Amino acid sequence: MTMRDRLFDEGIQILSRDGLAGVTIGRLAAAADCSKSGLFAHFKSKQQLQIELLDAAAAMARAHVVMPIEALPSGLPRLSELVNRWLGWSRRAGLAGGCPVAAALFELDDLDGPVREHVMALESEWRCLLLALVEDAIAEGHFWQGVDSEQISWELCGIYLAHHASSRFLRDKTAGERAHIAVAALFNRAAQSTASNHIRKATI
Amino acid sequence: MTMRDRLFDEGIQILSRDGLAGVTIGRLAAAADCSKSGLFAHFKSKQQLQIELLDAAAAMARAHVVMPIEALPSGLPRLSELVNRWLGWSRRAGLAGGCPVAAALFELDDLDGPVREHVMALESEWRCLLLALVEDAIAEGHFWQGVDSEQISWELCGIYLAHHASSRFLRDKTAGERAHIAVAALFNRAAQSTASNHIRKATI
DNA sequence: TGACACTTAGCACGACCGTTCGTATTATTC
DNA sequence: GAATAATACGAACGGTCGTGCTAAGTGTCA
Repeated sequence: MTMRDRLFDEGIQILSRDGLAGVTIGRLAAAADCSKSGLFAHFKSKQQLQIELLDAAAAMARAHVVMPIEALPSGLPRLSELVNRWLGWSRRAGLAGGCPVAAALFELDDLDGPVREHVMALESEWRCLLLALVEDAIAEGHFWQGVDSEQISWELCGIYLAHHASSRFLRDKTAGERAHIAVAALFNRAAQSTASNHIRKATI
Repeated sequence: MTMRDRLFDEGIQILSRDGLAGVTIGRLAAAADCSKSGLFAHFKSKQQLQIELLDAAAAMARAHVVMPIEALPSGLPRLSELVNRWLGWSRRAGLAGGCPVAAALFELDDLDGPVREHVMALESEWRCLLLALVEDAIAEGHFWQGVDSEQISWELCGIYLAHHASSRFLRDKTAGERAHIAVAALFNRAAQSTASNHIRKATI
């Protein structure tokens, strides 16, 4: 295993456990057992390092979540399996902590710069994929025609974040079950032509 | 205005904008226009400072979200108004950034210590309040008797997190509308005796 | 064998980190 | 008016931060 591979491996672990702020040059160099300057030869700056690590994490997610579902039948089967693989993917991918992108959303919400823009691109790409799968489910007739696909994918993201907070911070063992119930209820709503799916003004 | 007040004011703003990691002794001292050692006389350690600032933020949330709804009729009216005030409370309370507690959930998920335990206590207290209001709505007959109150409050937290990420990171103007639609759909589901509310095993 | 790229280490830099110390100013109490 | 407590200050500590510069391997090809 080359030095660069070891830097990526250790870097993603630290990123997952301690977030972007935890990935410091000194710590990563010590974890990968090399000097700070040796590390610095690979990544020209700390921002570059952060961006490349986030990309590597996103590639892991793609390999564990997206690639395995591409052969499945379009529509609800594919979407359901994606969500199943999405929830808690980081643990199954061998990461010590949680999803680095989700954590970055809350870490960089008010801190502008190239890293934030990069996370924005990753997150947008993901939400586009989610939206496309929901629209496939509509096209296949698994969801009601008039359903608001952006609303459904938005709420899926909410369930994912609730699962992250519940399982990782609160360390609630029932988080997986709660998330699956919420997803089932959401899909059930999307399959029916209820008023909830196209109201524009909340009635509460 | 006393020095201590200024330290709290500036501290909560930094905490809201840049998270716990952004609240550094030097930065806060500069923002409040005092020396580092002068600041240190008020808070015996950095952890103490972090904990007191989180408490102050929680107190702000209580004043802006919880206190105003206590006089409202029990059940759905009180719960609905609480959720309305909860979503985006930090901006209305005058904070420059987002909800500090929500951000701390993702920042400290794998970092043990007294600060994490304090955030855990604040979050647990909040979820208990949410749960109690949902159960009031059941008792008042606004929600179906057999509804899983913990599931409903869990999903409410998900909508809150989605709203945070959507409005603060993605800076999506429609976040408020999306959240209200999701809440209305959730309350609608809770009001009906559908299967979605008590399935124990997801059907997906 | 020697020249050449590439990788890594060693070292030093200025800046900021949390923290402690001694001290000067100010307010309160006897 | 003197003693005491509270408050804020400047200076300094040992560390770590991100970032450069220089030099020493290391393998490839002529």
